[in-house]
Formats: sequence, structure tokens, C-alpha cells
Amino acid sequence: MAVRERDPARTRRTVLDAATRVVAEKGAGVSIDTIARAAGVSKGGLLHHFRSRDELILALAEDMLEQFAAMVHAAVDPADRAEGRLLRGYVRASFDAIRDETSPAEHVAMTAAVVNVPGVSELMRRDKQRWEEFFAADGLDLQRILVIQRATDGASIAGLYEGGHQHQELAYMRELLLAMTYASTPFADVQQPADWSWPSVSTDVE
Amino acid sequence: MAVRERDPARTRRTVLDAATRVVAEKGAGVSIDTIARAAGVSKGGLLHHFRSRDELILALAEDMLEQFAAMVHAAVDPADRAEGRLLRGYVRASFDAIRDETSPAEHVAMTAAVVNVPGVSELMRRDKQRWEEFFAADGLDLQRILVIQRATDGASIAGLYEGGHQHQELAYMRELLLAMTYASTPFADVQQPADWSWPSVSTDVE
DNA sequence: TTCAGCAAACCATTCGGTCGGCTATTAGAG
DNA sequence: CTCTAATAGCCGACCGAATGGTTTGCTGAA
Repeated sequence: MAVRERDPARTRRTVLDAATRVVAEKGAGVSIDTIARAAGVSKGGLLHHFRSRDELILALAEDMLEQFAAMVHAAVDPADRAEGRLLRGYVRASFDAIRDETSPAEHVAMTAAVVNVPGVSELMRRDKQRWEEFFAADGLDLQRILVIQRATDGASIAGLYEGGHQHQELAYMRELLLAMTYASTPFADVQQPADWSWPSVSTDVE
Repeated sequence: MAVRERDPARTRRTVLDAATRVVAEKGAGVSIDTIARAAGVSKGGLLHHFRSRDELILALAEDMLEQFAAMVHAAVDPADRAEGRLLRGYVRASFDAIRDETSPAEHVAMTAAVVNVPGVSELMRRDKQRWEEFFAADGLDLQRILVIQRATDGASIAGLYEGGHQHQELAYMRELLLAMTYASTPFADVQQPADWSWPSVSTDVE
């Protein structure tokens, strides 16, 4: 296949990838110029694909959520037919992302760092709902889903402040949370509010 | 008590409080000028107390960690003599901070948004270690501490993307995690790495 | 009287975004 | 299939606004 000198789709991807790297490294405050240079394009060129900085950040957040979702799906063991397989994929994908150090600040911290950009908050709310629906089809009870997913997220952030050496803690958490998806009894006897529908209904969209 | 027109300690506090509010509201990228105006002082006046923006942000992060620690201690039930009382204080303080909406982006998200400033990362590492030592004195087994603390942190971030209506989820998580501190059996049978010391030794301080 | 606390004008730099121009690519006419 | 006109992709200079930080000078406190 001939290498085209101008390939807008490829350029867009290049920019998004560079943005992921740079933002992870220097925080969400980076200038579009820095991102552009990291991607090997001019600022003008970048702004041709993303009409404003906010639009770029929004697209970046969207892209990261998508990529993470893909990682989760890829981490689901196809041979695994037991209840909780989806949740196990989530756990594996999360911890592997930290271990591989795809980025020092990976998806959780990054999205937190970017949440003030218009539109991102709404985006993440929808994403959260998608995960709810996803896990609702997993066959597990709500309690286990919530505890394990939240603990995974919490471990992800905790993994950021690493001296670089608590691999052991992360490894332990990974195995522990995976094992917890097979638990035969509830972790505690607490009844949920009677009027609580889960996953949260999306009827409150105006 | 007479109100002094010039009170450096009070001014410093005012600035820190204003910074907390403003950063929570508009993200970590706010200008020192904005913070200064929110605090009712001039930029020059602010820079008299904090020699640079980074120093201000660092002091801010330090202050937030301190405040949160104080909230945790205040949330420990003095009549509670059972094992896990410290952890229960942590859970209560975290969820109450979300509920009271002290800030839309409270301590976890905020620190994540600010982690790229020089010194903050180191600061949070030390803070994490302090919590480890704190909880190690709690009498609970490592497994419960880790799961419950991480789940609490995870729930804190999840609480940010609220449509404003999953109070029920937060309330449920709060009660659930509190109940889990009383669990009589392990959540899962996973052995920890043999060569793992916890809390992590602080000998790696150079 | 002296100095810390603070204000306000000031400065160099950087930022997000626009604009005009150049060129690779493509659609369409012949 | 070829030539051409139109367009999309991209660059780099440019602009006004905003930013972090400095300086100068005033004033209340000790």
C-alpha cells in the first residue's frame, strides 16, 4: 500500500495518540502547540482537525474511554463461561494498564484531570451508565459488582503515586479482586434502598 | 477580639480556602489572579505569601490532605472500640465529603488533577504511607483494609460524574463498606506475596 | 522609625485562535 | 485514460488576550 502524503484519518489518529502521551506526561494543561509538535504537525494543521482546544480534549477523552472499553473486552477470557466474566475482564484490563504503564496517569486520573472541559462530564456520565448496563448483563449481584469495580478504580489511582515498588500490592489486589468475583456469599448483609433502580434509568435525559 | 487590618496568617488561610473553592470549581488550571481575586487580595499580595504558583498549588494540596485527615479523625466514633474503627472513620469522612458537596471535585479528583505540579507527587506518596501506618494500627487484616479503602476511593471518583441523583448508590455503598469492616470471614482466599512488607517501609527515602 | 503586608502598574512570554497561501488529492469533463 | 478545476489538508506568520512573575511604592503595625 502506497504511503500517502496526506491522510486525514491517519493524521487524526496520530494527533490523538500524541495527545494521550503528552497529557499523561505533563498534565491536562498542555498547550495545543505542544501537542501539535509532539504529533509532528503544525498548530494550524491540528486546528484543522479539531476546531478548538476543548474539542480536542473532548475527542481525547472519548478516545480514551473507547480504548479502555476495547481493552476490557479483549481481556475477557472467551473460555470463561462463569458469571462475572465481564467484571473479571474489567479488573484485568485495569491492572494490566497500570503495570504496562501505558501512561503514568492512565484513564482514571486522566479523565479526572480533564473533567472541567465542557462536555467531558456529560460524556463520562454516559460512559458510567454504559458500564452499568454492561455489568448488569454479567449475572453477578449488584453488591459484588459495585465493590469490585470501585475497588479496581481506587487501586488504579493509588497506583499513580507509586514509588515504583509496590508492584506487590497491585499484584495482590489484582488476584484478590479476581477471586472475589467468585465469592459464594455476600460480603456483608446490607439491603439496598427499595426505590433504587439499577442500572440507573436514562429517562432523566432532558 | 479586634479585627486587625493586616493579619498574614488569616490572609494565608483566606487564600488557601479560596483556592480550594476555585480549583474545585474550575479545575487545576486556574490563574493565580483568579484565585487572588476570589480571596479578595491582589496578585502581588498573594505572591507575597506564596512565592510562585507551583508553591501555592503545593501548599494547597498539602492543606487538603491535612483537612481530609482531620475529617477522618473527627469521623471516628469515640465510643467505637471494635477493630476497624479508623477505617470506618475513613469511610464516613469520604462519603460525607461527597454528600455535603464540599466541592464537586473533592480530595481524590483534586489531587489527581494537580499531581503534575513538582513536589505534589512526592507529597501524596508520603500521605499514602501515613495512611498505611494509620490503618496498620487498626487491628484489621490487610485484605479488608485494602479492599474497603480502595473501594471508598473509587466510589469517591464515581461520585463526581453524578447526574446528581445516585444518592442512593452512594448511600448504599457507604453502609455496605461500613458493614464490611465487621466481616468475620475473608472476602476471598488469596495469599499475599511472601516478601511483601506492609505498610511499605520508608527506608527508600534517600 | 523601620519593616512586613499588600496593592497596582508593569513586563516578557505564552496561549488559543485566525488568516492567507501553498500543495496533494480527487472528482469530473473530455 | 488524461488533463484540469476545485477542494481539502496543512503550514507558518500573525493577533489580541491572558498569564506568571517583578518592581515600586504606600501604609499599618511593632
